[in-house]
Amino acid sequence: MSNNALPTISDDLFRLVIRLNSKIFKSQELFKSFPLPPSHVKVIFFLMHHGSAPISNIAEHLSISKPNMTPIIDKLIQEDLVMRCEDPNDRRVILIEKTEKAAKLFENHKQLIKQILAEKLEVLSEEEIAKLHEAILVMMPLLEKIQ
Amino acid sequence: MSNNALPTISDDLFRLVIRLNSKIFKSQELFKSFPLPPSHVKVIFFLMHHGSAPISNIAEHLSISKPNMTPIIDKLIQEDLVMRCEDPNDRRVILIEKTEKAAKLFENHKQLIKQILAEKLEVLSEEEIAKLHEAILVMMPLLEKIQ
DNA sequence: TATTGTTATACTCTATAACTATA
DNA sequence: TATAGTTATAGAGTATAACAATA
Repeated sequence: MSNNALPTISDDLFRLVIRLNSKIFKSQELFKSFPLPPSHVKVIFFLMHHGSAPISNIAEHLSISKPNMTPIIDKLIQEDLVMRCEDPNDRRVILIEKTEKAAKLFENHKQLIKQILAEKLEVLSEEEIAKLHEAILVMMPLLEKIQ
Repeated sequence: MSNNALPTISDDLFRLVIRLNSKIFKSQELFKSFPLPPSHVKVIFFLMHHGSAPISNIAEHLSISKPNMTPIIDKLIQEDLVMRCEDPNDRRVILIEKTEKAAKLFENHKQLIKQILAEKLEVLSEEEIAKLHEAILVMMPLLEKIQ
């Protein structure tokens, strides 16, 4: 499609993301509140959304080089957050699976983040909250269509 | 204020940010398209929004330890992206100032990001684009009030 | 005495190439 | 031969403590 409003909206979307990231959701802080380095958090996050997966698969999706997956997985196993499982269909493959401990850690962390968000939103009036919520609900399905 | 919709909206806001970051704005990709390591990009980004600033100030805002600022600034000077200036009021302080080259690099990169965003948005219909834009414009001033 | 920026150093995270075992 | 995962290793990024100069 051709839409002459595209430059304007992409500009506003850019500013929105910048603002969300700097004001609401400093990814630095989120990673630091986790007791694990970023790459390890990413792996758990990936497993949370994709279930068990081969190491190569995880590495590719997260842009982590394959050799670095070995020490990452080793450490996650040491922390009892992940398990190595054999793939019955291909004996070369090692499937990585999250433990219950990882699921709980992830869930706790999500709750903590949401609580922080809720606290930040408290400066808004009830009417403003309602407007914000409506805008979010409008955006969600539209973003779903992208990419 | 007390609002019983807060848990719901913080949940939706959380999901929105996750979606924006994974679908629209993979920060990994953005940093990688820059020919500099993340911490260096952050410093330039900071200077873009704050003008010149003392090293300690930059370090504190970006959660970079002070000793690491020295090699980062050294490298940025080497790339002609930044300058060390004396502070006439306090001879202990070294003010870091961006060069024109940094400003141009930053501006070019911003344009590139916006172009990528515009391309992603092309899958939406004109009506959807308008709805998305309106939602963004509603959110912006509300987010401005937060924190 | 407190603060700014630096040096020294060790630790973690990462990337590349070469290896093994399976397919 | 191609692929999955590993080992070895060098490099980049980071954090901590101790230091010199200035306030």
